[in-house]
Amino acid sequence: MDARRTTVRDMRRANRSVLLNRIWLDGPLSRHELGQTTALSLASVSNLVGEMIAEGLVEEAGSVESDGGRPRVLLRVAPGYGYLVGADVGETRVQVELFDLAMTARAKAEYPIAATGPDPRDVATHLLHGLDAVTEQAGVDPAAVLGFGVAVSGTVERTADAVVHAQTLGWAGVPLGAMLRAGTDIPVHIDNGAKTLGQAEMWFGAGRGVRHAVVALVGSGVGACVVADGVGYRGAHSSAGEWGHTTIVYGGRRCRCGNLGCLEAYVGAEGILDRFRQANRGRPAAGADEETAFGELLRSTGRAAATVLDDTVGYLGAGVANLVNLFNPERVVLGGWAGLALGERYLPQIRAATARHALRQPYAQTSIELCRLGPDAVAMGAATLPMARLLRDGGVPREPAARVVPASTRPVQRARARAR
Amino acid sequence: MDARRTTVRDMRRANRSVLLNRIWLDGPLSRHELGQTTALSLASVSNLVGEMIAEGLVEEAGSVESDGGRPRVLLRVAPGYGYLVGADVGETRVQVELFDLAMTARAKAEYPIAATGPDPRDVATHLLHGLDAVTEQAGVDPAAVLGFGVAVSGTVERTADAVVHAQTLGWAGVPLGAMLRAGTDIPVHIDNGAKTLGQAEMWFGAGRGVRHAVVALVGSGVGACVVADGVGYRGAHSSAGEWGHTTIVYGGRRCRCGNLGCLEAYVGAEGILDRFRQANRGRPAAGADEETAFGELLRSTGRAAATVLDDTVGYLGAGVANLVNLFNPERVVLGGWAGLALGERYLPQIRAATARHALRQPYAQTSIELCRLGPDAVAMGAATLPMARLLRDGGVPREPAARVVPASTRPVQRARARAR
DNA sequence: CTGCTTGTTTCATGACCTGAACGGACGTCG
DNA sequence: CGACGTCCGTTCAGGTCATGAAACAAGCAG
Repeated sequence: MDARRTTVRDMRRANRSVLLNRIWLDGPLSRHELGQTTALSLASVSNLVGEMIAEGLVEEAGSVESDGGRPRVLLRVAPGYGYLVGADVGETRVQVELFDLAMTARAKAEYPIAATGPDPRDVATHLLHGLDAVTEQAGVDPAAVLGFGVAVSGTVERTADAVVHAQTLGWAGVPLGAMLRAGTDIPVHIDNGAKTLGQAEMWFGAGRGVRHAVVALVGSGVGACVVADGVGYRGAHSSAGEWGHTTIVYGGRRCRCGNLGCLEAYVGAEGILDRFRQANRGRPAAGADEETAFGELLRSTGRAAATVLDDTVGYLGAGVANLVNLFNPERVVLGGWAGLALGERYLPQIRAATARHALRQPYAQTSIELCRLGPDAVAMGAATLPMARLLRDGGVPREPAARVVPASTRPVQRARARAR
Repeated sequence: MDARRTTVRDMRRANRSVLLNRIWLDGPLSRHELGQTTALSLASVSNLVGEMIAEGLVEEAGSVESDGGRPRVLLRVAPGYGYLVGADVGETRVQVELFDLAMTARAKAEYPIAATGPDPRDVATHLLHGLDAVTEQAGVDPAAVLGFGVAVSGTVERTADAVVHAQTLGWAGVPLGAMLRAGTDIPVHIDNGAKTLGQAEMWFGAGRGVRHAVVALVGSGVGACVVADGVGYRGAHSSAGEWGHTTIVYGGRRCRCGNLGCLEAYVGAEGILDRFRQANRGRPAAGADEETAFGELLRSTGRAAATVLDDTVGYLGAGVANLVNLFNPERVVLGGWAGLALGERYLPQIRAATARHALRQPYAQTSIELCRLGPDAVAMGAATLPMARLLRDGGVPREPAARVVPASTRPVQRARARAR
């Protein structure tokens, strides 16, 4: 229970949020429809929408004729009201991307980083530089950037400093949030890359319209992003969803985390290739590019390859079934480069393997799909972080100093919008 | 995003809820303290508390002298304002219990039921009869019973009919909610027994003060109750937490659910005894009372028993580790009759086994404890269901009708959009 | 131009929280 | 023993907000 009072201002914020959400999600809508679907009175809709139009957050977008009456005016979120920047700190590069409020990409920048243990300060510099670069490239006023979302492949503490622990980057306790905030006034949001990719799939990809889902990511590593009732499940310290290191073969193969029988040791790309090498007289030799070797395995027609892939599908099905049993999602979205490659060829078999291992009822209530967005969606997912905040707060005016709108400017603005 | 408006009434309800929660959870408090911890103005505290006192929901409970000033009057929830009835539909009996608002048990009733596939109508009759019986036994006006919480060992759909699927009872699609509501006007709440027991542990047992926890229950069956941010995690169709049938030994022992390698086949009481029989030349013979046989195993000094128990601790640790990795809880509470029996003797070993299988970071952020309430707490947990509703609504009846038009049923736009 | 239908805005009203002033209870000190 | 200070609780004027009803606006058909 949130032991927090509610004031009359919270009420207004909440109602603005409800309206803004509907307008943003369900495309252009008239005030009438807004009133019906939110149960707000038309008077309030008009009042709140008028305020948001005056602020430039919402705009009128043409009109639709109704049966003989006054045409309804459609409303949409003004794409140019503000901009969102998302960044993906990957293992080999930092990618920064700028979006408008319609989530259209407007500028992009990329910086290579050291493959092993990049210095956090260098990464922060790249991120801040990228933020400036995309802003300039898109010709956007930096003051119009509503937020900067950053995705990293590790766990992120939900504290003010946003301390990052990332094994793959060799980071332990890097206060990335504090470092970035020292270099920009734009609000910074940091989260795990799997979670932002999952969020992107939920909003724009295979998870659209679903409230409970698990996005299962299989690449070199194996992870999951759990979405419960529309919001990412984090757990006590934001490290929930460590699917890859759940035990699936008690006492089985050794995983790179040191334990025995982790799922990742069986369905992670490295684990699959290892098993293939064992069954295929050591070929392909270790050390080659993992994605190339994995493609080779998929194209291979040998018996060893078939066996390894069959086994993989079985293990993966059991792993997905564990997610289905524990989380009871409406949908499982399979992604990650290896997961997609497997899924494109073996999705029916993966479904069947899941059905074998899951309880009937939860399995019947779920559907298993493939990710629809590419791996670049990590940055877009990061950009959804400030967007989510905007929607949650109902787009509260950026300057807390009350900027009074003269009553005379409102009708003028409306008239201009219509004249377009 | 809850696409729901907020009205002035919601605000008042929310503020009453905040106050009521604090008064109920943190014992007697003065108005002053309430104002400070909730950030509500003293004026509002006074106003809202006055209303609740007038309704009889809150009462003054003595006073405490302050340093030379007017003594502060303490407030508490009036225990006799209303009563809560909780019921547990077990495999052999229906137990019904009545509590006052201080959660003191005031009356109890129990009815044996058929061990195999009891008729739902009989169970409903017992439940309704028990409701009357405890009400009369405690000398309570039936109108003062705020709600009737019922726990069943199966999944419960969150619909108006509260359809129950319970394999152990042989129930498939029993609309228990509708059946009970036909026999009483008291608001009925139905939920899974593991979840109500977990809720009881969270409020009054080993989970006090924790917001993220997993209550792991090991008996004949194996299940878990996940609590995320203070509320039970349900998933899309309320069957989340099916921990017992997650695969932990791929291709391992056959489980009674039909799959291979489920956790329940290794750490459920039946699975443990089966493994013991295999290692101990068939003794104790199958068919005896499970709890007796299990106690025998625990007391046994033979080598076979030691091995089986050692193995069990390992499997259990791996299973708990999976929960820790996936849910990242602050605490894992181990319960169930077999889980408690194991835990009382092997808790350090179980902790060690969990540490071996879990990732370091999530493991370091969690603590593993034993349940502190007996198995009878299932009924008490069921009684927390109406209590939770009372606290959430601040003791105000919910607004009845919502004139919301679901987006899907909206009339199709006949008019064409006109470019302007 | 007049009626008709439909969409949007205005207005008076009532519910609510808040800060500030007011009143009440208790101990202490002259 | 009474005045005073301190701390607690209540009352009141003021401001914010959503709402239903009524008014206003914009198109169409006679």
